[in-house]
Amino acid sequence: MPAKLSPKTRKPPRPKWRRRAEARPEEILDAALAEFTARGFEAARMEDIAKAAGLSKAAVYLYFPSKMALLEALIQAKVGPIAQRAQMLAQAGRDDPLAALRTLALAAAHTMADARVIAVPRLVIGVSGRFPEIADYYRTQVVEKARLALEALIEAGKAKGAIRDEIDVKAATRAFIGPLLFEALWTHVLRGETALAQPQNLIEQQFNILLRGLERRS
Amino acid sequence: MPAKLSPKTRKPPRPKWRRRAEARPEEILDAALAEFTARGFEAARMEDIAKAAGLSKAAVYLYFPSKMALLEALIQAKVGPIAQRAQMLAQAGRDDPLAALRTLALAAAHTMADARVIAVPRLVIGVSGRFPEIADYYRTQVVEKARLALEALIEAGKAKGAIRDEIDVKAATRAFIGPLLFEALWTHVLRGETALAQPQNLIEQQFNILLRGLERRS
Amino acid sequence: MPAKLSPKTRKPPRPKWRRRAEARPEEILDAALAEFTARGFEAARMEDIAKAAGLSKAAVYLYFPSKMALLEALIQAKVGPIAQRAQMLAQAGRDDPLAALRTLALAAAHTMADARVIAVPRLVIGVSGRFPEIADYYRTQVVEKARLALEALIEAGKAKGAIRDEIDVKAATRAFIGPLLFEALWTHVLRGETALAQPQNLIEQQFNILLRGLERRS
Amino acid sequence: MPAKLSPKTRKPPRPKWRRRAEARPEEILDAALAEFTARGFEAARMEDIAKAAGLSKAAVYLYFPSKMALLEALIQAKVGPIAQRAQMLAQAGRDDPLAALRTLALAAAHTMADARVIAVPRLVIGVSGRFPEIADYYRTQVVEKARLALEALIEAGKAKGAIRDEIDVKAATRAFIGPLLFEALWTHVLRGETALAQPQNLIEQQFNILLRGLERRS
DNA sequence: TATGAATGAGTCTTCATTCAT
DNA sequence: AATGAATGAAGACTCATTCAT
Repeated sequence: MPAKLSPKTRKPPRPKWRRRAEARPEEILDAALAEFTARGFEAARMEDIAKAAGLSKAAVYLYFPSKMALLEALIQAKVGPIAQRAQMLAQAGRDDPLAALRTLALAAAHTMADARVIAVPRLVIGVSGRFPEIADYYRTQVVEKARLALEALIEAGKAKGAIRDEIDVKAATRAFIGPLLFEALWTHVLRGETALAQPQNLIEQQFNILLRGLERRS
Repeated sequence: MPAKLSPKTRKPPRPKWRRRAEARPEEILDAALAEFTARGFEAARMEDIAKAAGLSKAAVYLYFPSKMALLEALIQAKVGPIAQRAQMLAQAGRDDPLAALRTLALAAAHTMADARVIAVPRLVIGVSGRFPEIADYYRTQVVEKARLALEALIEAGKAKGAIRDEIDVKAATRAFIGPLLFEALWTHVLRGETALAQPQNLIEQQFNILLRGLERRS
Repeated sequence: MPAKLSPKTRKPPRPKWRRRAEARPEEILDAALAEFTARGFEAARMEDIAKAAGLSKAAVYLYFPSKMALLEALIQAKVGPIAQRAQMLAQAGRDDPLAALRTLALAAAHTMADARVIAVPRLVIGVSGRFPEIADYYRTQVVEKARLALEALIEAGKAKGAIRDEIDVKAATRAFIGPLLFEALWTHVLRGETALAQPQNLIEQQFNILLRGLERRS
Repeated sequence: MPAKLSPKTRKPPRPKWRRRAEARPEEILDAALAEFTARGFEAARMEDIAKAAGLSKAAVYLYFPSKMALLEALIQAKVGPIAQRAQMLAQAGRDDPLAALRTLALAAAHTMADARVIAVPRLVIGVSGRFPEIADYYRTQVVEKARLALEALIEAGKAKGAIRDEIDVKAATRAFIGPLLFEALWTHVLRGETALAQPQNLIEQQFNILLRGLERRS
């Protein structure tokens, strides 16, 4: 499933032997994400990542053959869950699409209150100039999938008559994603006063406006 | 005025020596932006920047004392114009705020078709982990200002009765900015199929939805 | 007996545990020779040697305490046989020394067609700068012995009247060894077109010239 | 002329400017040869080479892009002179080929008394396993050329009637080179008692034997 | 005996920055 | 104002060697 990027190196064999060798890749990826986020991919030092994972520099190379591989594995590891969640949520709400959209938006806003959620996207934005394949990978594996799930939901809304016929589905999708993205960047990257913490307020208002723009005048 | 960041070194004094020495800082900043965008701040090499600006590595240091200073100067240089334009546009449309919003959105979409426009924001996102002051600076000097201009416009719309009273101004502003941001990142960073080139289509639909959500039912 | 070099560690004691544990040191030395030859002593990796010997890296250390010890053991192991063979051949031909010299040369040429035969000398040449003791060891244990055997043979030839009296024995010996050495390096190191494969031709001619230079004018 | 290996990096421009930048490549190559010879290519440290050349580690990289490039440049630099000298000597003696051969041999023996002369061949032998192209390069550019020059000389001897007709030229050539090679390795690599210092003795005897094997019985 | 896991000590290479001219 | 030359400091990656099992 993880399409393009180089495959993980983790070896599958004996899961019981020494210390907690099995947990290592996970720990390393966590440490790497933290360092990459804090300093950027280039400025992050393998030694710091290793230390944060409780290992020596050289040991990291037992699990990942290079810094770049670490980046790739990192993104891959975070990709699956996100895309899946988006799809599940979208499908869950085919009965009342408008309500589902609001629920989805609020859930997303809530999720995004955790800085780690945008760590990966932020990282992708940071390295996109140097490693366009990573941008492509992230677009196709994550954003595109989330977008399609959303589109399906809006399409369902149109079929049900809850959303006006002349609404362009793509446009609506982007209008939906955009504010969430802005809020996340505003909060975690630009360190502006967050509205994510009280989704009942700002975010909800935002989506009310949007939904009102979508819905059929009854 | 430029809040925290280091001062602009010095204007290279008398231009008596060689050709357009006066233009040098400009050229260097352009080259730096290009390199920073293409490779990221850390990975960009001073030598490449110098070469792109038609100078020797050492000569760059006659104008900017360090790589960091280059980054700061870069951001500062791009800050003024953007904020100003936003303010002008906002004020220009106090008569028919709704129309002004649509015009503004389309103009912004058009502008953003040029990749260089998001070069700086992308850069800011990339270095925000390492240099939070830069994120703060950009937020306060650019985004905040644009946001306030927009808020003023929407406030005006409410005052004129074009926008419904119960609309939360902050929420509306974010709903306005978000889709533009998404579109820019989607196009230039994630290299998705752009909608920016034909603003009459997708972007316009997007804002139609938003504006319909804002406007008072006639 | 093996002069300076470190002692042979220890014979791996009782072979009761696994299969042909007794053969292990042999296998390891073979693998080591192959790797050392292919990459040079410094560039050869213990891991590759271990893999080639069918063991884990750590297991190699059960038999040899260090990479250097491997090198020493390697050279020692190959030394005995070669010196012995030279001596035997030399003694075998005391009756007709000239014929014996030709036979010896052809046999040597034939032997040297196998690249492994010069693997050790080549290795010695490669490390001689770094480990002069190894060069000394090889000189005294191998080359010197072979040289003395040859000298004895030529001396015998003089005594029998087959070789002219005024011939300098040392000079003749070197004239004998040199071409073989050249041919081996030319073939296996410099990868030139070999003459070793058809010893009836080039090599034989070579020794004909030499022997004609040695023999008493009848 | 330097056929295959990557081209030198030395820049040709202004030969007077700063310190003695122009002499640098030469100095570095000398230092590199010394280190490579003393420790072998792999074990030699760039830092030591730099220090020996009176530079910082990084400065070496201004002249040669990598350690490997240093090795290549080194071999190339030493190749031309050697091949040329061989050719000149050979051509100089077409009148009395037998005398020329003896002169050549003694000159070669004399030259080889300097350890630096076999430094490069020894290095080539050392790295030939890892970098076969280098072995090939050295074979074609140096050994082959020297060999051909010698063959021409012997051919001339046959034409003049000084050397017997049935002598195989290739065989004679190798018989000629071999002892020199042995003597050089014996002396400088194996550190045996040298005969090179008193060429009037051993070496001369060696060649007397050889020449007597070559010459026509008068 | 055998090994997967781990690491300390190194080495090449890069690069922002300085200096002499 | 401008640059070729030079370097100190750093970082990715490697590998012989050790250890716990």
